[in-house]
Amino acid sequence: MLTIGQLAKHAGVSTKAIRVYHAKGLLPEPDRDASGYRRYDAQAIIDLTQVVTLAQAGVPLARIRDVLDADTDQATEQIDRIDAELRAHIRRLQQRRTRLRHFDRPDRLCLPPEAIEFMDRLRGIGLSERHEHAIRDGFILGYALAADLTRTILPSRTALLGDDEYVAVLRGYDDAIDWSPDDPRLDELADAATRLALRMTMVSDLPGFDRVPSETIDLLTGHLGIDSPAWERLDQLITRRLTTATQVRNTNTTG
Amino acid sequence: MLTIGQLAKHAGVSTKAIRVYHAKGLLPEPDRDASGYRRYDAQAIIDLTQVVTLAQAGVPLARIRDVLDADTDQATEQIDRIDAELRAHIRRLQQRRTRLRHFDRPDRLCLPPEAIEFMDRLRGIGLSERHEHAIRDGFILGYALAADLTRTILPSRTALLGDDEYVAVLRGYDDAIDWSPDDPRLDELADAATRLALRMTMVSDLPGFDRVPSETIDLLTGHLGIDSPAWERLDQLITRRLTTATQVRNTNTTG
DNA sequence: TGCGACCTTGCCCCAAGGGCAAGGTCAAGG
DNA sequence: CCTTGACCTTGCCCTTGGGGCAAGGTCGCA
Repeated sequence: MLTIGQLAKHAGVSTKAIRVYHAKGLLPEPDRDASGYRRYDAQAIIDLTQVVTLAQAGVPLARIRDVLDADTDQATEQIDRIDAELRAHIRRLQQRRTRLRHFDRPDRLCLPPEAIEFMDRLRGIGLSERHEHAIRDGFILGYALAADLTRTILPSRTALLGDDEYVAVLRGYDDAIDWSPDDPRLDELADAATRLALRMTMVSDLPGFDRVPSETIDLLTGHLGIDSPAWERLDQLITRRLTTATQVRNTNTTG
Repeated sequence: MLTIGQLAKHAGVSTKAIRVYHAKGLLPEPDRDASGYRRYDAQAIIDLTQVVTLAQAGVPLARIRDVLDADTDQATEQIDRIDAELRAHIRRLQQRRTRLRHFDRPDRLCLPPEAIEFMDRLRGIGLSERHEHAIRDGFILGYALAADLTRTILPSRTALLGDDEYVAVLRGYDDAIDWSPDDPRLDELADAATRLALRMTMVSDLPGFDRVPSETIDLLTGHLGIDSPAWERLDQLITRRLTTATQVRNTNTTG
């Protein structure tokens, strides 16, 4: 006769595991000796080995009894089901790996592949890390709040990275981060940015723009990503210029 | 400003998950409004999306802060480590599937591949299910208690399945399961089994037999696997005949 | 008689939340 | 003004498969 420790050693598991299997009804509780110790026979080794083998093969404890008690047909079916679950689990993990491999640099963290391509090209421009992160965060926000819209506009933004005027404005923003909001150079930069904006596709002209709630748009446009008074001032200046320009354009169109 | 439910919807997670991330320090607790509700801004969407993306990619919550706070080199290293863990996990699951596929029939349950081959050939002989299971259990016990010895003797046992005398004795045992222990046919069967045993390799002659503790041998030989008085009687009869035969042999050898 | 190794039960712990309870809050409609 | 339903708050218990510890009883050996 064996003690629980000896049984555990024979089956290669912990005594705790055996007690758990007793508690879950996977193994019958054996007789006790005079002092209350569990006493096992050879059959217990067989029973335990079956449970342990199935458990290590990935069968959930709650279903091991079903597998062991099943006859041939049922057993095949049970094993097939568990195998299918294992297969699905493996597929999920492999998808995780694929996604994870894109996240090996902080500047691409958590972006979909097409945005990662943009970030990789943006990197060649040599902006500050703060600025790159702010742009990355803008994409994360864009994908979270209006994925379709963001996906739609991305190709044109990517193309702009080959546009000297766009790159110059980007560099201008980079330089301006720590300027005072009263810095006179901001007007010049706002002019350049406004010229650029008028040349670019307006987000509000994109298909699907109407389907995005206005609060969502406010969230998107209200977030600069960097706490820079100069950028806030730039935002004001450009908005003012664009409003004027749009009014003029509308006047021209309707007049 | 967003409530926790709106934030959850934007990021595609449950409000509970967000609270858990707050509790684990993955996300900063936002300010509360007058009635104690959490109020979030756009930055919270970005932060949460990063956490959720990494969590869904399989990064343990406890390590997400490290990944997010890491600079380029560290991030690469962290991601590499997590990727390696995922890879190892996938390999383990694939091994499970391989083992599991062998277990699609109860008569092979929990056996190593070489024993499964034996059981498959044994099946052709057409013994009763009870008998087949007892033999399977004998192998499970053998592998649990003395794997090397069992592995060593298995090829010769497999070969015996082509031996008419061995098969006849197996069938004899199968018939005898429910006989009375006084049945006179048991003597005949014991004779046949003893002739066979003398022709077979004795387990005690195998290399490594000495290294198996005698209590383990007792466990192995003491287990018949089926509660059959006739089999117990057979065991007695054969042991008596073998003891005599061995004594005679020893006398012949030493004399 | 003592020591170390073993056994017993019971309790708390891990990840990553799910679910529910009890109570407070908000906006809309009657 | 009141109700209703949807939302928010905290707190507690549940899941899987055990690990670890505590307090106490027991075994074999010197």
